[in-house]
Amino acid sequence: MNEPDLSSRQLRAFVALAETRNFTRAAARLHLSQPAFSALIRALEEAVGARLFDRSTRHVEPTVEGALFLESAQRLLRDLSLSVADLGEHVARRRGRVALAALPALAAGWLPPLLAAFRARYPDIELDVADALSEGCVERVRAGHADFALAAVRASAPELLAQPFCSDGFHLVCPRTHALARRDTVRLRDLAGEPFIHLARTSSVRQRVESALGPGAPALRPVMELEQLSTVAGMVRAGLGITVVPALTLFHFEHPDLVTRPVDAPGLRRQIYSIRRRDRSLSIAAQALFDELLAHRPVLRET
Amino acid sequence: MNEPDLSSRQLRAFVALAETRNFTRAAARLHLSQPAFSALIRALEEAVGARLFDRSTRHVEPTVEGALFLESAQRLLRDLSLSVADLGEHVARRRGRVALAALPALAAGWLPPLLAAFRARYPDIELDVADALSEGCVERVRAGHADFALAAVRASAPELLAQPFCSDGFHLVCPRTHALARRDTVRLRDLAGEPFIHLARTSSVRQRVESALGPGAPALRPVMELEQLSTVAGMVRAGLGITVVPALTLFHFEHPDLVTRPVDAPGLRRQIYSIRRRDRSLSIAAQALFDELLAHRPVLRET
DNA sequence: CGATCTTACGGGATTCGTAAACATA
DNA sequence: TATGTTTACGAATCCCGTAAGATCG
Repeated sequence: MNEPDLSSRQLRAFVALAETRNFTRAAARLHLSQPAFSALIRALEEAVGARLFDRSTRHVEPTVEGALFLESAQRLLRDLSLSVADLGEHVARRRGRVALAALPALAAGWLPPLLAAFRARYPDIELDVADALSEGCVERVRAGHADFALAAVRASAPELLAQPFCSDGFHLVCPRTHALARRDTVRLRDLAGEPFIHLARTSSVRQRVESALGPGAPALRPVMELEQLSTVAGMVRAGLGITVVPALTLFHFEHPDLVTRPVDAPGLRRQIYSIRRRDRSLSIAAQALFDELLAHRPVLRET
Repeated sequence: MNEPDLSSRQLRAFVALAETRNFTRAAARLHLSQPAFSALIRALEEAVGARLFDRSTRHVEPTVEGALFLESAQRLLRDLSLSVADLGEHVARRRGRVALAALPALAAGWLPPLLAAFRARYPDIELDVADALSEGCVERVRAGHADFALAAVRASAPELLAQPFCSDGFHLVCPRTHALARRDTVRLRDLAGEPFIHLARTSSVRQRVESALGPGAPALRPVMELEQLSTVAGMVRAGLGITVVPALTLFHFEHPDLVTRPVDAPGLRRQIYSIRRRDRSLSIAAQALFDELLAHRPVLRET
């Protein structure tokens, strides 16, 4: 079929005329002069190829075909209005969805109050948080399952864009009774020879620690490799060794028997990136959350 | 809510861009230069208040909100297309409905073949025929139950418009053996003293006959008053009397024992009118049938 | 004759296409 | 560098409002 060009204004004019049965009043409703309104109706009739009104100078009323089209026009306008309003709801952040992937270190301590505040402010935005290790976070973004991620790897695919988000320094964790517990800060070389509890090799923390302890650095004395930080805490409390972890994970070690001390080692910082698809903007809801998180990102003192 | 002005062209442009993900090709699809097309998209984004596309010089794709709106836009365009197409069906007389009221005299003999032809030509136009006496016909039009009527009264309400449709002369009906059967035409005065079979007083035929036989006209000799013309035919065949009826009803009297002869009486004609609402045009379907009936209206010789 | 729709027309805004500038892979 | 989008700009078009004309009750 042919596809005439209609504007919503024409439909509104048509409905107004059908309802008022009076050009002058209908024109006023549209804030138009009456001749301009008349032209609008004429153009509509030409576009659809049918007379829609019987008009004399005294009487205006829809033809049979006009009455038929009136229902269509009203429905079309209502649907249009709903569609635009729905879009507006998203723009106004009253509807939408954000899928976020974050490192467990962030997801456990720093994130929850921010999410709670976000939810209070935008109660109808659906939230989907995944806590995963860095690789998993990145993969979720790449696959489109997450809008953005906060993870500790710079990138892993060309279509992704990583931007520095925050960085945190590393801290020694040792029993309160340990000799190092008396110092305010410790240096890497202070750790030489101490029994050291490592995280698994897949962990980004472990990798960062090992790369900082490059050749020439004091050798650690590994005594075990664990997966979970809470296990590490238990081991340290039991006096089986010490460890070094990023500041963001220190909440695992809040215990009377344990102390934490910043490690004074320039370059030993873990960088956390925000990761998103390069050529796809964040949805309005996702952008809102991202802005919020960025505004409240962890402030961690330099070394 | 506010109600932005959108045109179907904008929606089509939007859909084309979402589908092709390429301004140049989408512009070509709309037969527009690419900058003009670009402006169309920009205007749409401003109208709905949301960015709908992420575009770089190398990549164009809908934003999350654009993808959301795409479904709306496609549905809106489809609905619009259906509505306009439906209206077009009526204009093309492939759909519609006609309600017609006609005198039994017309409905029985003259109308059926015309309706059959109309139905063959426009098989999907719904037909609704009512046969009624003139008053009933007019009332149906007045109440909106019929689009137009063919009846023998001029008008009965100010909102109705009656236009001459056709007129038919009156004919004597008598047995073949009757003395008057030998004449080619008869005059009113020839009927004087003959036993005369009247129709009921409510019939327009009876009224017309009586008004023609005004004061000074030869007195008839009424022998009965019947409702149905077929009964009249039987009575005349049985030799109980003669009668005078309009030409259009002569099919009731086609019988070997009967003859019909024109009554040569100036002014003794029954006028039949088309009757419709004054300030409401006929629907396209009704107008089509009306035109057809008018083109084939009964041609009845002048007296 | 008064109310109301249509036509006529001049001015202003919109929209178009060409050409140049700009951006990205 | 090549492809593709945006910006710039002059010209054609469209649309609006005022005023005059036409028509019906």
